[in-house]
Formats: sequence, structure tokens, C-alpha cells
Amino acid sequence: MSTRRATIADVARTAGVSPSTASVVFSGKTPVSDATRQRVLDAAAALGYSGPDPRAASLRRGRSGIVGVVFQAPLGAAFLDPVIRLMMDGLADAVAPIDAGLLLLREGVAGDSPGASLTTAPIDAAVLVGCTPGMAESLAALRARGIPVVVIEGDAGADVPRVTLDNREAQRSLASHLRSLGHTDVAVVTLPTHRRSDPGWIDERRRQDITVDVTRHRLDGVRDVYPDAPAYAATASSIDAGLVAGRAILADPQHRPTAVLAQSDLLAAGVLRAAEERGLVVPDDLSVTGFDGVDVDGLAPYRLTTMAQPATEKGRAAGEAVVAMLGHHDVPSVCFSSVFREGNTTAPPPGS
Amino acid sequence: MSTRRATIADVARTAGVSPSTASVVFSGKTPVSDATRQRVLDAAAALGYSGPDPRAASLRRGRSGIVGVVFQAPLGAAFLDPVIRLMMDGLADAVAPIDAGLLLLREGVAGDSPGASLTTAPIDAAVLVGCTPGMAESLAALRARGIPVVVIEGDAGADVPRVTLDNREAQRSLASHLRSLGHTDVAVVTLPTHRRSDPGWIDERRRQDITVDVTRHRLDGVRDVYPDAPAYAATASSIDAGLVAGRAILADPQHRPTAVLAQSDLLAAGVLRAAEERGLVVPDDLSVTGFDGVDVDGLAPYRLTTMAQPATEKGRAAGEAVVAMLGHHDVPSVCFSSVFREGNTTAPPPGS
DNA sequence: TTGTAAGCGTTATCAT
DNA sequence: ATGATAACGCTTACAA
Repeated sequence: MSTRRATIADVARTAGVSPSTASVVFSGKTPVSDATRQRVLDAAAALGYSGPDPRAASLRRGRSGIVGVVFQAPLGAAFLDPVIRLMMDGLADAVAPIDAGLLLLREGVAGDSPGASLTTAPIDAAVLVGCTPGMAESLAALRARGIPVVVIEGDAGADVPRVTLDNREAQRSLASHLRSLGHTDVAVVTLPTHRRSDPGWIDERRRQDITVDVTRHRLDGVRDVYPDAPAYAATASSIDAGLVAGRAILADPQHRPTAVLAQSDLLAAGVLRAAEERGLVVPDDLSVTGFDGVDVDGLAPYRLTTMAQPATEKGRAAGEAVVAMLGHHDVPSVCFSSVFREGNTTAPPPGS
Repeated sequence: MSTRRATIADVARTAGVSPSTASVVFSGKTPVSDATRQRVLDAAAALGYSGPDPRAASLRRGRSGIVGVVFQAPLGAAFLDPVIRLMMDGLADAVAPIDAGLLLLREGVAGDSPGASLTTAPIDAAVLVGCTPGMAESLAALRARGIPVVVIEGDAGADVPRVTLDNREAQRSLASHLRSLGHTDVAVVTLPTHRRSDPGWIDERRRQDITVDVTRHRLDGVRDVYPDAPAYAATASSIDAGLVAGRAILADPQHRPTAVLAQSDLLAAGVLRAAEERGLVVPDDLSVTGFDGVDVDGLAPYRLTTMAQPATEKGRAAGEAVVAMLGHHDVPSVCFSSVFREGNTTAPPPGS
């Protein structure tokens, strides 16, 4: 009973048709008479054949139906970010029409040689998430293979299509909002400045070599309005990291800003907690802004004043770009806009 | 310049060796003299050949190096759960040694025909996450193809290896802990009872047809100690869902339990918020227990009394099981144990 | 509507 | 250490 698996040729033979006909029955690419189709299906059932082997099909077709999604962090950490989760949903939706699956690839995690999985994996295209300079090797490997690439929130060179956000302008809007409320003394909580960075104040030197585009651009946005706003870098985009930053920023009662601009909603949530710890009432004693416009689980009753970004749309756009590239179309880079959303965490500064 | 991609045959010819030798240079499966290796590598570089085509290799090898991970929810929703995220990390680690990637598959999401992606995807094995009866078709499709399957937290029949948790016993431990503290009046917040379920009290009728194993088993664990504990089903494992449930449970001051057992840490976090809303002090006025032992972002300064489950280990075990099955080894089901962890959210009932 | 035939690019086996 | 050969299982022009 240890006979090998039936192939489409076996099915064809049993059904008394040619292999090509049997193939067509399964792919549906060409009309087949009902009678033959039924005979083929019956033969398949009899032999326990459950459709073409995807490996063989993909060799012949030159397509595997798989899109690689490349992260620079452990999966669990990446998915901590609600924006990434929404993006994945959009991506999954967008590639569903071509029946593609998403293959998770981690780059630069201990134990994986650079680009190895990228060259061994049968992917038709790749989406790089948050492309920093460290991804250069991965990128080179992909190009060498002629695999279409799209980058989300990052820069991979002129000829790689990007899906980005108006980070600087968006953050500037929030800063302007605070200024129009009368705030003059604000502080910033930034996202990590490097792939792995310690928490701490950002001096001019550190500022110079921020390698994470999003972080730099959003910081620039604040500085457009408040050129001297002090900034504290968090180690991650999380509530806990925001709490740490918030504590640092609110530590000295003599030198306390009247508003904090956090570079993500999660960080903002952490700042809110830090404020609570200090006995500060938001927004009366302190205004706090976020960024992303995601549902932060457990944030109620606060509604953050924030910039809502179309995270799912970004994923969808990346997916659509990939689909287009597989169809040999040129695809342009796209930059999405965030929209200002006022919540109940901002107000004029105390005593105004 | 639109010439087709170089193949290993081209490289071999250029290097003046046979295709098999060239192949071996890349796979390293057989010793090759340094001289020839270098010639092959040079030829490859000259032709812009960057290694064997994974599609062809996987046909020949009969392996694609891809493990499917099957979810029953939109990706974004699944990854909301910290336990799932940890599990993914463990899974990724465990399959890394065989250089396998993880292919995300969603089952039963609008637009995907049942089992379609499972039969089209070139996967060597599959991990079903949270296998409910609704996954029967997916399972059948996999078996028909002879693809090894492992199930995490679910039941797929006797001959499918499972990775599970001692849910009932673990939950019973927490209930016992509360009883030993003197609580007699407790309520439960459960995980969803069905794949999609509305929030609400669980009456005997609803109790009967809970299709989610985890939910049922943990509820059984409480009822082992408190046979009449009322239970309120949440719609998801999230802080917000826990908040809703907590509000319902704490609504009536006359009928207020002195302790709430939540079936996940996230739900427990929500209950904590509900308690705060009502002006109740935890643990003085109300004890709250969680389940999972994960870091709930933003939960500080609380430390939940909970059962810590080895989530990463579960993922790793599933990955190792898959690797073993691919090596034609039999693998047993494994059931992990949770360990009791006391935090600062439980105490004797008020006035005792 | 169905059949014929020619690969898709690689690797395992077996000689040499 | 290297080479010749034969699959791996399928799809798709093209012909009938």
C-alpha cells in the first residue's frame, strides 16, 4: 500500500483522456465537455487525486503564488504594532484576487544568514516593511533574482516603488494644533531612532544619525513648528515604552511641558499613564497627541487627538502594487495622507 | 537585452563542468574541488546567476520549505492576541533549522473558498491554530494531500498530533486560590464561545454548545470549584471586550461578585478598568484573575494573578512536531502545563 | 473539444 | 571528484 501518489497522468489514463485534457479540467482554462470533465473527476476521486501538485505547477507556470513579507524584527514584536496588523489585513486582501499567500520572512534575526531565506523561498514578489539601510543585502538578493519589490515606509532607492505616508506634514499639523491652542512648551516622544536603540533624550548628535525614516520625518514635522522641542526616544512603539518616556519627560515639576507629542498612539497611551501617575489631569494639566489613529485597546475613556493614517489602505496599496508588477505593469510610488482627528486629550495650556 | 534568466545549465557550460557538478557547488551536498567550485562561482557571477530557482528545486526535491499556518480569523485580529504572537515566534524559531518559512493562510474568511488556498499552496506541512469544527474541510483537504498537520489548541481527531494546554486544571487552580482566600461569590468572563459570538451571559443552553474548546475547558475549570458561578462571554480576547464584560458584571451594586475570573489576561485588564470606573479598588474591593501570563502592554502598576502558559513553547513544540513529521517520525500530542503566578490583583474578599 | 509534444530548472543516482 | 542521464509533475502552444 506504499504506492506513490497519483499524478495527473494517472488520472488522465484512468479517465481515458490525454494529460492536457485532465489538466484543463482542473485549471478551467479551456472549455471541456461535461461528459469528459465528469470522467476525469471520477477518475481523480477513484485514485485519491486531489488536484495538481503546486510545486510542479509553479515550476511550469513560473509562478508560485506567494508573496514574501519581509520584517526586520521577530514576528511577535512586529505584530505588536496595530498599524502593522492593519497593514497585513490590507495586504492579504489585495493579494487574495490572485490567490497569493503571504510568506513571513524575517531579516537579520539571529541565526538567519542575510538574504538566505529570500533566495531560497519560492516567492513571486516581496514587500519590505519599514526598509532601513540594514535591508540593503536583502534588497540586492531580490534584485539579482528579478523579483518585484515594494517598500512600505522606507526607502530602497529610486526604482523601487514605495508606499509611504505624509509623516512630516501630518506631524506638523498636530504641532500647529497645539500652537494654536497656545502651547509654547512641548516635548516629543519619538519612535526608536535605530533598529535597536536605547531610550533617552535625543541630542543634536543622535538626531543626525536617525536611521528610521518615520522617526526622523515626524520629528522634523514637530521641529518645523517648535524648533527647540526636546525629544525623548522610546525603544519601541508600545504603551510601556511610552510610559517610560512620559516619566522622564514629566519628571521635573519645574521643567514640565504643557503638551507632549508622541509619535504613535501607543506611545501616547503610555504618556497618558505617566501623567496619571504624576496626578496630572489630561487635557487640563497636560495635552497629549498621538499618531496613527488606531484603536488602542484599553484606552477608553480617552480619545486621542491624533493623525489618522490609512494603515489598511497602505497594505492594500502595497498588495495592489505587487499584483500590478506581476502583471508587468509599472507602478508609481504612492504617498498617503493622514487626517487630523481631535479627541479629548488636547486643550489650551493650564492658566490660559 | 531581454534574454532569459541564466540557468544552472548555462553556468555549468560557461564553467566547463557538468550541470550536476554545478548543482553540487550550490547545494554543498557533495565535496567539490576548490578549483572547480571557484570556476563555477565565477561563471555564476559573470552570468548574473544567483542560485538555483526555488521552484524547480522544490519540484525535484519534493519539498518547498514552507509551512502553512492556518488561522480562522483575519490576520490582524489573530495577531491582536499576545499568546498568538508568542506562539508565532516559537514556531518561526522551530522551523528555522530546516530553513522553512511560514505561509499565512486564512480559512473561512469571506472571499476564500474553503480549502482552496490550502490545496494550491506549496506547503510541506501545516499548523492549524485553534482548530474548531469549522476547520473540518481544511483538514480534509490537507489529509487528502498527505500533508502533515499539527493542531494548536484544538481537536482534529485522534490521529492529528495536538499541542494543548491544561486549560481546565489551570483555571481550576485559580478558582481554588480564590476560594482559599475566602471568596464565595465569583463571576467569570469567558473568551468567545463561538467563532463569532455576541457578548452576553451564558445560560445553560448556550453553555451546551460552546464550540471553542479553550473557552469550554476553562469554564469547566471554574465550575469544578464554583458550580454556579455566572459567566459572561466576551466577543474577543481584548481589553475593550473585557471592559464591556466587566461593566455588565459589576453593574448591579446589590449583586456584585467579590472576584472575577477572566479567561485571558487581556480580558482581565478590561475588568480592571471596569472596576476603576466603578470606583472599586483592586484587590481590596474586588479580586481579578487573568489567564496566560503575558505582558499586557500598559497594565502597570497591576501585576495580574494569573496562570502563566508557555506560549512560545507551544509554538516551538508545534514547529518541532512539524519538523519531525517531515522526517517521517511519529510525533505524540503534547499538553503543556501552566504555572500559577500570584500578582497584586487578588486578596481576601472585603470585610473578611 | 481533445490530443501531441516539448519543455519548466533542478537534483538524485549511478557510473567513471 | 566529476559526469551522463533520468526523472520530478505539470502546463501550454499548436495541431487535429
